Amino acid sequence: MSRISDTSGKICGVPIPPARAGRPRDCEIDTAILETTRRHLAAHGVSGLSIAAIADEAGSTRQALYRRWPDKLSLAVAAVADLAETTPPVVTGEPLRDLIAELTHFRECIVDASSLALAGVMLQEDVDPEFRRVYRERLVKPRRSRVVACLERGIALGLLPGDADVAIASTFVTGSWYAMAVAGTKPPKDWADRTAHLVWRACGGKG
Amino acid sequence: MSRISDTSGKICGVPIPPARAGRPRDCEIDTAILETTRRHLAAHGVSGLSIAAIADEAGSTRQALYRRWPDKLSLAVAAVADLAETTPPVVTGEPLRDLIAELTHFRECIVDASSLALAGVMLQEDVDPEFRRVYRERLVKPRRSRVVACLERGIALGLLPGDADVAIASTFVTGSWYAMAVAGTKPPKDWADRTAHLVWRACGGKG
DNA sequence: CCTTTCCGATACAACTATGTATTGAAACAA
DNA sequence: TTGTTTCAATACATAGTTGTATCGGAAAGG
Repeated sequence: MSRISDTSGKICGVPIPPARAGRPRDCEIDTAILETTRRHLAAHGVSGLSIAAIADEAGSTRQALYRRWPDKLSLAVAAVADLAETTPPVVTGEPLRDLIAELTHFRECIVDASSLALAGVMLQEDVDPEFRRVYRERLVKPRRSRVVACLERGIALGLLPGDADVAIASTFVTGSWYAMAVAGTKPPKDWADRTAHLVWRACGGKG
Repeated sequence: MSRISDTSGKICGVPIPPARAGRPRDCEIDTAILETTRRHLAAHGVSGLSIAAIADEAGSTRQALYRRWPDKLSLAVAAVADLAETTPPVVTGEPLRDLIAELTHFRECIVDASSLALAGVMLQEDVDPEFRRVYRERLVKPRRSRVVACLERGIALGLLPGDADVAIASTFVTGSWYAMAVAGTKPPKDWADRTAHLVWRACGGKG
């Protein structure tokens, strides 16, 4: 597979603009830089980003990087925006089972994308609002609404009482993982199952 | 009140060593620097700390700072270790009420000490292990064990079933707050009350 | 009075990061 | 072929940070 653009399909996940003259960009450089940027973000946070170190570690040069993003912030935003939302688990119609699937999915995502540390970055007070917004829009909001949907389906099916406190209970799902990470507790293997059942019961269900 | 040591009591919260010759240290400088360091930590994280900026903002100089802490890391550790654990709420013997009090206390602590951002810092992967350890030992562990104690007292009193999943449920307490912070949701005024009741019910109680 | 330590101010060398620029070669369009 | 853009490598000025050092003066103990 060529690392260079072909005339159909996409380059770097983006629709191809009308072909322009000159040597095409190597899209492997894009991905390598964005990946490295995410690693550095997770390790050192925003202020710890070093353009030079990223370009170097990505096997490229600062010039190739500056050609794509004007500054550190744009790079960070791009790195987060590029985080592909992996395909969410399918909805079976059985809310509790879906909830468990959702937590299992969350667990998988959070470990290999190092997005846990990214969440930590977002708690820093000097983080750029636009950066935070992209993160929330791309990564936090979709999952949150799926979790809420599970619980509301439970209500609709009569499995949960109508006055269940979904707004608070839904924060328990990811919150449990954050709390363990902060405390240094290693989540148990059956974390998804136990947490889902607890949340379900918190809402008044008999799981 | 003098900012200089007297011959009894404490300096800067530390027992006085056998009086040594020379001009005594100004302990207001200690507190100003530690306070400023915490603010900077919350804002920029560890890699964003600037000794010069901290000394400056604290109204002192780098020399006064270097005289006290050899490097950036020691300063950060000291700043966290200095975070006074405010007196925890009194135990009434009524577990659910105590749990609510604990959450209310947590809420108060987390807002004015900017310790929420500190939690975010701890999620960074390059954070020094000793730094993380001090944070957990000082701030995370005490609260966590108090929350667990509330729930276990509930079990002992027969208000909660003996097989309640306290280990997971206890992570919901602070986790809920973290999740809201990451999501950008402003916790409601009755957050402590609602969360405590949900956790209680998750454990099988009829709150 | 003498010694010690602290304080504020200033200075300095070493290092790192940033942003821009240039050069020669490579890859492509027209 | 010509023109355009990219790429790797290198260079450079600017700025910020770090750690150490020095200096005069202030505040204490002996």
